[in-house]
Amino acid sequence: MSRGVLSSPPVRRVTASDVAQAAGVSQSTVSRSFSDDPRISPTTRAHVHAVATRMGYTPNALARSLITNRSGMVAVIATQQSILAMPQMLTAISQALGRRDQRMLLFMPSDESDVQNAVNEAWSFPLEGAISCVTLTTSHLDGFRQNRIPVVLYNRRASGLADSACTCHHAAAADVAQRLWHSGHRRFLCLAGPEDAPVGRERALGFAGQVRSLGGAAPQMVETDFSYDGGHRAVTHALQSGPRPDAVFCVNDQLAMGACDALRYGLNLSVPRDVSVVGFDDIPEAARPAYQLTTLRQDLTSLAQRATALLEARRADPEGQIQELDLQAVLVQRQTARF
Amino acid sequence: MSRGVLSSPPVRRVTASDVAQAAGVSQSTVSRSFSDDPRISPTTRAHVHAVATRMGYTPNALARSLITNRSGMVAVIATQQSILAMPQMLTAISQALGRRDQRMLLFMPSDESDVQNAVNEAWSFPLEGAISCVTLTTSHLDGFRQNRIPVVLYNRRASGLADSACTCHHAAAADVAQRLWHSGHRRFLCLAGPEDAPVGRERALGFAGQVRSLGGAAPQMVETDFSYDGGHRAVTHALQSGPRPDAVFCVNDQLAMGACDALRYGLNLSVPRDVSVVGFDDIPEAARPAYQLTTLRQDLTSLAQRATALLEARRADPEGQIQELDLQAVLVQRQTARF
DNA sequence: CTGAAAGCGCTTACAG
DNA sequence: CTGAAAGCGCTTACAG
Repeated sequence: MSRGVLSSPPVRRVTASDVAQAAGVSQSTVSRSFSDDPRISPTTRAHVHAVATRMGYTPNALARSLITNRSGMVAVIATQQSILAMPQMLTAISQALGRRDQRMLLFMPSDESDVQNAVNEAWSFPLEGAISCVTLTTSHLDGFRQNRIPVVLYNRRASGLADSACTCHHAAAADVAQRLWHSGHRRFLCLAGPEDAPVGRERALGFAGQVRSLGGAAPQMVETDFSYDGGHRAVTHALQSGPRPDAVFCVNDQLAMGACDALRYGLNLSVPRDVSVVGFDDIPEAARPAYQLTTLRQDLTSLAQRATALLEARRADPEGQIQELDLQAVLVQRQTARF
Repeated sequence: MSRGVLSSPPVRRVTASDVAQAAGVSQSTVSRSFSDDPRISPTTRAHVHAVATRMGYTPNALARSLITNRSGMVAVIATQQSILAMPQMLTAISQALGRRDQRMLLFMPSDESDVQNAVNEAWSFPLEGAISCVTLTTSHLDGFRQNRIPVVLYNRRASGLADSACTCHHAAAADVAQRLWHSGHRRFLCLAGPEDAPVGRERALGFAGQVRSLGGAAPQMVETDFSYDGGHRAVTHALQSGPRPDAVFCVNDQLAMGACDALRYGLNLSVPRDVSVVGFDDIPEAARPAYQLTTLRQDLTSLAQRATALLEARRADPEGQIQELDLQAVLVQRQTARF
């Protein structure tokens, strides 16, 4: 805490030139002292650092980036909804970026239709890359390419048009369908999420496809949102107006928890004796004693590490082959499904 | 989508000079066309924009910021834990920033002890401000001041050393204590959160202080984490090893939900007949049918709007009086407390 | 209405 | 080992 600075505050930030003048060296020397250039003598470096500390100087990372072309910033694009539903996504990405000394510039479109504004704004920053947790159109991807910003999709696909790291939603859901089938379930209800949500759709289609290919009757598909309440409502309505299913597959855990509560407390059924319920994601709440949800776990941390690695690789080789990484989801067997 | 650009990609980003050359105008004219300078003729502007679009040019916001001193970036500092517990905080801040055309650069220290690294990194960016959701020490605040970065604390106080927008944790908790007292509760258990978490502490102290000032026996204070499981464990242990309280005050809703489940399903007690439970925050889950939690709602959206407004005010008047804004929490009466 | 030039805060050849 | 100078991609007086 330097009284001097506090009592007579300069109007602008302290710059390398200010430090140079105060230290009696050139601005180049100040710069080199801070980039740990080995040619600067230890004495000079120490002196410069001492003066800099006294003056409260920190190099401006973005003035630096003009020349080095490394800003240390990566855009992350995720809808508000998805962040509220799965904040683990953000913490995982932040940690993965941190290991590479990168920082997250967060763009939060209100929904998938608001993505255009977000990407337009993102393009104006000198980014080292962008991680998109929302689906991008060809024109979005093209804009990133024109602006020389590598993009990787997080838990989405772009059909060969961009790098991506993605859980095998389709395969995992199909696997669950198969297991349920083999343990005797025949009447399936699927809470499919919103129609325009690609991840939920993948999961629902993987499930339904497998059931049909096993010769079963097509599952009853119900469009929902992604919330606990949505799951509660959908199950309540479906069972009041139709035959009782013996298994409910939910494209996420919130829906599944709502489904369990509706079945147990609303409809007085036993889970899993009367009805099996399976979720997707394995959010922390799924493990609570009150639910003990059987669900598919996706590894958000690995996904994040892969995504940042893909960004790095793309920077190194802008013209290289596009990579689409698959991560398997693993079935976490708890108490809500008879297998 | 321009085939030309796609097939022969330039190595670097397109710059204003590139566009100027292609459009046959000066670089100043390109710059002026993009800053909507009224002196540029509509014809020229249109031509420049057309060429720019064809080339995929977007002005570099941070090169611009070197001169304008407005980067459009605000640092947000929040621990991983707090984001997982309350992602609404982030979405609220992001929206408030968006209205002011500002973007969030997110710093996520793993815990409150890792804050120093986060602030060091933050200082190197040309920020328009910083919103801290973690407690900052005098030396952190001093660093921000030296780097000319306005800081505002979000839901924290800095005892007159920095601007802040904060829920009246102490007063709200005291108010609940008083209401519980007046409706006949006398034996209080308080789940207080971790010792080093200032917000939880404020709430716990507000509660306990009021009980004592009403002449009651000091509440039993139990240190916990902030999780559902923590609440479950703490209540189970407290009631197995001591007298039964008639009211449990929890410094957040996760704890309160854990407490409810422990009381109801673990200890076979009725909430609120045998024991009243009150939480804090009013997270979305608190309203679920399974809980119907009585709790104190803090308005994270207003808090965020106040915080960004304070930042703006501080930019306008760096030497002005420090402002500490209070936001009241309101009691949401649901089904877990007898009042 | 437009251009040439200075300058924002840095890095980095180029000289010495 | 250090400095003077050019340049990163912009904005903005200053001229015309």
